[in-house]
Parts: sequence; C-alpha cells; structure tokens
Amino acid sequence: MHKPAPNNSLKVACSTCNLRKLCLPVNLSNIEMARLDNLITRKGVYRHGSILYRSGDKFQALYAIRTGFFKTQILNEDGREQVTGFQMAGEIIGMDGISNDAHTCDAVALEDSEVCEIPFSRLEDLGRELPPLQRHLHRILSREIVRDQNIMLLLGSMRAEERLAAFLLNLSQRFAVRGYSPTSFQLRMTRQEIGSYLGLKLETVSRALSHLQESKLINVRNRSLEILCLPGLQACMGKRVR
Amino acid sequence: MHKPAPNNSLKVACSTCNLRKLCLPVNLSNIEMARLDNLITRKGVYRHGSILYRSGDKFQALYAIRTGFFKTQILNEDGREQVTGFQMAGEIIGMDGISNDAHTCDAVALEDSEVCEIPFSRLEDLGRELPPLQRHLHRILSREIVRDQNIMLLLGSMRAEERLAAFLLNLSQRFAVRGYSPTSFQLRMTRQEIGSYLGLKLETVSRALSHLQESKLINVRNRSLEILCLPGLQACMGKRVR
DNA sequence: CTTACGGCTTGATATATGTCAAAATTAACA
DNA sequence: TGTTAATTTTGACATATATCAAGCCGTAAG
Repeated sequence: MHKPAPNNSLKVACSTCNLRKLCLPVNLSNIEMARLDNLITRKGVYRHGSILYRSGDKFQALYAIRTGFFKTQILNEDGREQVTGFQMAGEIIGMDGISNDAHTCDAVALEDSEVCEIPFSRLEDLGRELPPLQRHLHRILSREIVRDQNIMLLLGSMRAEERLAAFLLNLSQRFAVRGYSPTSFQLRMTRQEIGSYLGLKLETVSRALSHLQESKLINVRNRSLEILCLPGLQACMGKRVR
Repeated sequence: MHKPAPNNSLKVACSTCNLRKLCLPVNLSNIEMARLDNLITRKGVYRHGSILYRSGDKFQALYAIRTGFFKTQILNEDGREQVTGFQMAGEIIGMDGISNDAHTCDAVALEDSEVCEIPFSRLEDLGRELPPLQRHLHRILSREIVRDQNIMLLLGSMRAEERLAAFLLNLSQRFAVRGYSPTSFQLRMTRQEIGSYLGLKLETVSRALSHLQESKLINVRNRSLEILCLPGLQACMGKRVR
C-alpha cells in the first residue's frame, strides 16, 4: 500500500476537461464555470493499491476520477468484505460520506489514478447559487441509488453466469461511453474482487468465465477480455430460471 | 389494487408533526418552517395494495410516509422482481426518480397508509434559500446510498439465517426509534416479500424463521413476531462462515 | 356459519455454488 | 534476470438453498 504523493495540489479547469460531459454535464456561463473551477483541485497520483479514503475517515469532499480505476468496498465487524462498485474516469465517488460526515467504505486505486477533489460544503454553497449545478448534484446522488438497487436485483435474483454477463455488459457499456472499445478491454480487478462484487467465490467466477468462453460468447485470457457476441451475452443475462 | 382517494389534498404542518424529528430534523425559524409547510400537501389514504408510484411514472415529488407501511420493488424485463426496501412512518421515498425524471421502482402500500407529498423542484428552490434544509436533503440521499450498500453486503456475503437475523434486527431498531416495542411487532409483509428482499425463496424464509424459533431466539406465529434474545440474534447475524 | 383462497409450513429431493486441493500461469520484487 | 508470491484454472466433493409437493391455517367473502 502506497501513500499518494504529498499534497502537491494543482488547480484544474473543468472548463477544458475532456471528461466534463461525463462528470459535470452542466450548462454554465464562463463566469459560473470559473467559479466551479476555482473549487476543484487535482490531487497527486494515487498509485495502484493506495487508498483514496477509508471507512471512518472524516467526510470532506467528493472525488471525480480523472484517470484510472477504483474499487469501493465495505467491511463488516466480522471482517466480511463486499466490493460495492468499480469506478472509472469521469465518475464521482465519496457520496456515502455525506450522511454521517464520515465515509462508510474504502476507496482503493486498482491502477495508478488521478482524482479531482471537490470540497463538499463549498459545492453545496455554489449549488445554492447555481441551480443547474444543484440539480446535477441531486442527479448524481440519485443515480448512485438506482445503480445500487440494480445490483441488489442482480445479487438477489440472478445466477452466477447471468451476474457475470451483466457485469461484463455494464463494463462494456461504460467503456463505450468513454470512447473505448466495448468489446475488447482489460479487467482491472482480480477474480476475487469480481466475486466479492457479484456475491460469488473466485472459483465460481473463473468457472463462469470459462463457460462463457466455451459458449463462444467471450474470449478471456487473464485480465484481457473480448466480447464475441454482445446479443448473446444480453440473452444470457436475461434468461429466466422459471 | 385500489386507487387512492381522489385528490383531496390537505395542507399539513411539519411544524406540528410528531414525526418531524425523524423526517425533517432541521433547525428552522418559524418563518422558515412555514415556508416548508407551504410546500407540502397530504395526499389521500393509500389503501392496502394500492400504488404510490410506478416504475416509469414521471418523477415530481418525494413522499414522506405519515402513517403505514410501504414496499419498493424493481422489475426486470424478464419479470424478475426484487423488493428493494420496506419503508415505515417518518421515512422518505421516491429518491430513485431524481436521476432520470422518472421513477425506477414501484412503491406499494402494505397497509392503509398516508403520505405527505413534497414537490421536488420546489424543495430544491427552498433548499437554495435554506442551507440546513439543503444539507438535510443531501443527508437523506446519502443515507439511502449507505442503506443500499449494506443490503449489498447482506445479499453478497450472508447466509439465509444471518440475512433473516439482520432483517429482524433492522426492523426492531426502526420500531424502537418510533417508540414501539423493539421486541414485539407485526410483520407487514408476506414471506415471499421478505424472501424477495433477502434474495431467498419463501420456503427458505419460513424454514429459517422456524429454526430461529427452535433456537429460542424468536417467537413467530404468522405475522406476529417476538424477539426473545436480541444479543443472540446479533450473534447469529455476525457469525462468519470462515 | 361455511366455503374458498392465499399464505404458510414441512418433507423429500435436486442443483447451483461453495469448499478444498493441486497444478499452471503470471506478476512482483530483489 | 532469477526467485517468490499471487492469481487463476480445474477437479472432486460437500452443502446450502431451490424446487416440487402436500397439507394446514387464517382471513375474507358469500
């Protein structure tokens, strides 16, 4: 586990950021955008394995991922762990912390990553003056709720192979939105982490991947994944048990 | 399925509502509180089985439950269904709708219930003027995220009996907060609905309840439930598999 | 009061996924 | 670059939960 490079914060400009359409797709005037820029600082690089925030840390900011890949996970008292999400560039994390002024999960970099720090109370202040920004914040929070409820559906009612198909399709779609290939990408997480996210053991993940490959729906070799048949994967995800 | 009584909306006063500490625990002056009161209307009674909103409905308002009990559920294209939560008096539902201006789940009354309707864009407007109100809205949204992630932990890593114990303890605690007995209450939902929420079949729920009863941790007869040993249930929830 | 229906319990059995173990492969590090 | 540790795959077997089926109970409607 590495610590991030010391606090060499840099000013950053949302106004010229190529992730803006994903991260903060808000219509603001130049002056308004400058005020937003003024809020946000770029934090040093988080090396692979380093921790952006820990469960229990005081909540002070949201983080927009600029480059890289994170996982979030919660831990029981018992040491049970659940990966609650994988986040990529243009996505915003840390919203769990608002409710009690403390984070309730850990955020861990799965590859060297950069984030923009958005101090939350200043974001709230600005939101009061810029209704579109306020509205956008509410949408982001709500989107996280919808996302989590869809994972509940997955965990509560899908079988192993369907969960995997849903997971791969979700990744595929998010890569596509970012202009990367939707059918060929690297997995940034271990089988164990996928399993934790999907409520499965790593062996089950491995077997399900192998089986999808036998079915000619995907090619998988270690972390590189190729989707051979998107409609097939969709069908696989959708098939009801009964 | 009944429709709610026609639009006989009534003005309502948060300022005098005995649920205020649960629902909107915000420090506001009398004048400010009056502005909040002015926003909110009481909707007619929702009879047992009637629908507060459906997936796909245009999102316009949040709802504070005044009396009664609801469930929320999402449905797949395949007809698969997942109960995403059970909500009781003092809790606020509808937040899933913000992200796309449309609800993504159904909310169904599990007993005759009353709700307060909070038009969302007017709540946003008022939030811009009353920072404590704004902050409270953010906390509510974040609390829902944390709640959902804890259910993910439950669905992803607990066994049937642990899930049930966690579920009963959660109900117990919520009843306690409302001044009801934490150890003796009525279940408002069917075994099938509990099962859907916990990712189990109704038979498994029934067996797990029977087993907890054999273990002298609870007494259950139909919908009435008595917790005989809270610490025992907690231990049962916490025991790790490995 | 009687009947009918949905909800619940319990048993027997099936099956998906977990567990344990070993070997192969890859990645990390000295 | 060589060595070690981590990750992944695969097999054999165990087990928790699902499935199917039957009967019971309790509430609601006639």
